[in-house]
Amino acid sequence: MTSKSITIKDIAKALDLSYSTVSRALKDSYRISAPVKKKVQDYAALHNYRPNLMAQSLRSNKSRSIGISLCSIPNNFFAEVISGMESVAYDKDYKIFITQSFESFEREVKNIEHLAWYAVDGLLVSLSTETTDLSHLKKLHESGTPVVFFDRISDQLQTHAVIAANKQGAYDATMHLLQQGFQRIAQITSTPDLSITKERLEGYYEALAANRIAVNKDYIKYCMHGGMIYEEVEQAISELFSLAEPPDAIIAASDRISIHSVSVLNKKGILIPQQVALVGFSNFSAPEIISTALTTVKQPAFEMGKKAMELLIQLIEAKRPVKNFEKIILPTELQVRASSIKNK
Amino acid sequence: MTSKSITIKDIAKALDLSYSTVSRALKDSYRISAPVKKKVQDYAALHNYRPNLMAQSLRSNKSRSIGISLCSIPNNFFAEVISGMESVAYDKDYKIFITQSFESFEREVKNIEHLAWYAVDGLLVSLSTETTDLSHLKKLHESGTPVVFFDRISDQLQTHAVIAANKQGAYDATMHLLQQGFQRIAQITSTPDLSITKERLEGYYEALAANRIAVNKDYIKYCMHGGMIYEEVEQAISELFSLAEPPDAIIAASDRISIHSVSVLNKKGILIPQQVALVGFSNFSAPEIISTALTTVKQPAFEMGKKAMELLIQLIEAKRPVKNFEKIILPTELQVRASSIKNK
DNA sequence: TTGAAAGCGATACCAT
DNA sequence: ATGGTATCGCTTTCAA
Repeated sequence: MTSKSITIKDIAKALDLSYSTVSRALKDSYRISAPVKKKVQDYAALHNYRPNLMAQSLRSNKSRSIGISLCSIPNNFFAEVISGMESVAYDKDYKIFITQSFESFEREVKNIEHLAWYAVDGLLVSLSTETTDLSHLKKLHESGTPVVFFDRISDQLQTHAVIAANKQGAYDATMHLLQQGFQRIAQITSTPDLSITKERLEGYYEALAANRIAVNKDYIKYCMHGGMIYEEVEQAISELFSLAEPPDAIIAASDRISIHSVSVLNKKGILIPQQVALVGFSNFSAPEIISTALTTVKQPAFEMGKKAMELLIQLIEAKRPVKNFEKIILPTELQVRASSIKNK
Repeated sequence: MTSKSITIKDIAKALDLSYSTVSRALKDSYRISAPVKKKVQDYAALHNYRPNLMAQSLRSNKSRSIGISLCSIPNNFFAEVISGMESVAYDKDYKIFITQSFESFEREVKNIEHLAWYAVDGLLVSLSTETTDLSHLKKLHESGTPVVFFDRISDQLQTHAVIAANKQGAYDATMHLLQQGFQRIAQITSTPDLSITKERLEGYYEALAANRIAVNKDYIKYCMHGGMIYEEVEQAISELFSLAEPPDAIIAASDRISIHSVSVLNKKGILIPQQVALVGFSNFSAPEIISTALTTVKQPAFEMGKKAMELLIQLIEAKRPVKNFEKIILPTELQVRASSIKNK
């Protein structure tokens, strides 16, 4: 309680000015004389004046804060995304609120309601695996809160979206495996309705088609919790290997699925890449130190966070309603390591 | 703009009551008759009334928000800590603001100033490697903002602290290596002044002493950026292996140092554990899938976040000033894997 | 048990 | 160029 900060009133009293004059002087209004301005600004600086953000927000109905909804913070990919978002927010003087859905639709809805209640100026959203109904977001969006999607997006809402080149990444991964001589390529992925799932399957289909290889539906395994749970990946792999003709390569369509796949294969004693090659979409901090160094489709996570935040702030600060929305696709990078190299 | 939420005034007008009555009815005040209370609460529920948090904060000078200062979000350990904090905050209806110092003292000071400006009700702090001067925190603390330290703590501030059993963890790791028959145990750690560094060295010293082994100063390597940078770990390991008698085991005192150590050793072609055993303090999500499965001292990161948040909220909501502060020490777990098993 | 009114801090409109 | 004042939404003291 000792160093409570001073207010406009304090300054006004000290300098024998009115509140309005002080307020204007602090905002550098052209209607205030230079000497008064200087006097006020000097006094404010000297006494370390900081405008009360709550009061400003109450007045302006803006909070200079941004809500983030994603599935899980300790997921490598999302942690990096958040870091990118934080860095932009810091520079532009916005605060961020991070919420986790844990892949639960119900929790996502609650989180977004909370964020709305906090009067965030905008939302950055990556949908949960369970989400198909977007009415919780639509309501907010229609009432004027800008939303930008990242990673897991939806076209049910007309707005900006930032994603990795998922289709291209999957295409590259599949092509690479084919070129290495692998023939029976499986994909273990997340829930079917998720945008990233579709995109990553599309690239895979295209690469197969380009090589005139028919799609084998048995080789596509969905994980209903996005690979969050070890057991779902274990089951997927078990099923793959009880097929009459098991795959000779696997594409793991997310970070968690990649990690769990390596664990499961190790546990089952299935050798990588001798018995099955593996390529993972992953932002694992050190894929090269995995038992068999993991070939990855690296996503520009930090960049994605930055870009999404920049677009959102642009929307928030736009003078006139934005009508043309962009879908930014950031390039992925195929990093080839031992896990996908065919042994002679 | 369509669905702007209703205010107390709206309710008052609709029900022909005064603002104060509505306010009290909503707070379930005992001074309001049951029928009026019910009428107000029903109306509020029906129209989805949410108190304006900005107005409440302005009035009460409380924001129901908590500031977090730590070095880096995409660090496995801290990401898990944050997740634990978020889960408690969610349950208790607090918001969290996360800031990253990137191990820079200057940035930490700025972040904490920002958080103060946001009028957070309390702070959760893990110090940067560069921080030795705590006046930025002291000022806030003395002016009444509760602070709880986690992981990287300081006794320059009288308050709660939550840490892992770093000393015990290091002791266990060292003992384990000695029992395996390793004799020349090195430790690669963070900056010397950091609490975790001291604690992790202490346990190491004690285990050596218990086995009547003299400390070899050449075996202790400090990383001035906390192991954040690959090159500093590379240099530490290079120096260790240019000694006349290089170590036969290494304890890596943090997540980043562990990961980078494996990378460096792999790159140099030094076999784990044949040429050097390795134990890492790590919350790496899957230590078992590392090239040589990594023996780790696992820290209860999520628990740490939960506990720190609980203590902080307790301080914030305490009716009377708290005088007795706790230092909570959460047990670590030594998970033995191949990287520290002596080959015959 | 209920109501009137002041005030939290900043700002913008209306005066002068 | 500067001042007075109402207002944002809520809480709380004081009256009735």
